[in-house]
Amino acid sequence: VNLTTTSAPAELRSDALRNRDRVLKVARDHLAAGRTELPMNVIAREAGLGVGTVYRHFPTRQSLLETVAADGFGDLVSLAQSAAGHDDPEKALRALLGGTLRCLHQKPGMAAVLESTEFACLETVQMAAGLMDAVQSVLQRARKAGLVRPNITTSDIRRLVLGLHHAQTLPGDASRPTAYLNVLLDGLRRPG
Amino acid sequence: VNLTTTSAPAELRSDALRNRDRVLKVARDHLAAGRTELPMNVIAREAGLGVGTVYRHFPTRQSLLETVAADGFGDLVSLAQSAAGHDDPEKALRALLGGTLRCLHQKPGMAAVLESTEFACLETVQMAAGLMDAVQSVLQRARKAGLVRPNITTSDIRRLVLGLHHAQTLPGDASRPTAYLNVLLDGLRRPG
DNA sequence: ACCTGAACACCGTTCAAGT
DNA sequence: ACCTGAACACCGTTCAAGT
Repeated sequence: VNLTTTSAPAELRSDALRNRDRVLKVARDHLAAGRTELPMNVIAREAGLGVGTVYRHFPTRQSLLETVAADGFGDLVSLAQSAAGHDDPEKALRALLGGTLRCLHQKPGMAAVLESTEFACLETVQMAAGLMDAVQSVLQRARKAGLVRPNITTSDIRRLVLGLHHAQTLPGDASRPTAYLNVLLDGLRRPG
Repeated sequence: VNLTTTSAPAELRSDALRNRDRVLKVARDHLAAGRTELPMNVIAREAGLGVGTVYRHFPTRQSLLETVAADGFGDLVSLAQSAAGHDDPEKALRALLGGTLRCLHQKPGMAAVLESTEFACLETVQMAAGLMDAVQSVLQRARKAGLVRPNITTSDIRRLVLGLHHAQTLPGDASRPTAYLNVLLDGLRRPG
């Protein structure tokens, strides 16, 4: 597995940098509009570039996605780490899960990154590791405080959060934004 | 909105019926293998037919999907209705949610149908209505029994089940199949 | 070093021509 | 009535030719 970088290489020619930025802007606009497919041909056209240029900067659609999502992903990691710093395990858990759900809701494309089985960029790998560490830390304290049944793993937390985000995303009459968070928090608690 | 039918028209010529069955078999194989895209061209090729033949029988990929899923959807509705017949509201709720999750897990394609905003076939519309009626009935009794917080609607139940199915589908070390069902059941319960 | 865009593969969808 | 497959549009991806 050959990893790319989300930040622009320093030695980039000025025109290359400009083109790279154009691609990123178009891609960001797509995601902001809810179109998460990021079609390389279309993006090239809208950016006024040849397709090859897009592929030169982003060998993979996944690498483009991760690069666009990098900022938001960084925010998410910070959020998780600050949640892990809370004294109260319950506040920590609520901050972590609620913050993550809010973050996924606000930035389309983040969920797609978190659902990936393989990452294209080194920074994404590192951020994912940082995120999982924070989750692990919050989870362990929450378990000891009886806030989470013992059989729930870090991997379960990841899947459950993504699943509930999926649920929130489905069409239907919108309920309060915290409704599903509360379902999750109470559902994780050990029965009895 | 022009609706099709999931069952084969009675006046079908024998060769047409045979072709229709071939298409359905290939499509079923695709779904069973987890490929839910159902590419019309590929299906035609694998069925040994011209593409036009596939389109003649199934004007839309959605109509093909719904036709293939029809049997499983029927089973799901029966399951939901029998759950609605339980005396114990708790058993009813558990049977409904657990059964649905198991059903979605066993038959790939069902989730795609349930997530659709628009249906292509009349039978699907009817079955979806039947399903939602059963859910409504189970939900109302569960609410009265204090098993479900009052602000959770039928539409929420649909989204939550689909969300948890999505969670179960994500890769990762598999936990017990009932783990997420228990999270959901306890999460729905009113706090306190 | 970087950009362009033609080229090829593949899938979606339609429709004129066949039986 | 039904089937076929060529035809066209569109997106993915590569690469020879340019600057």
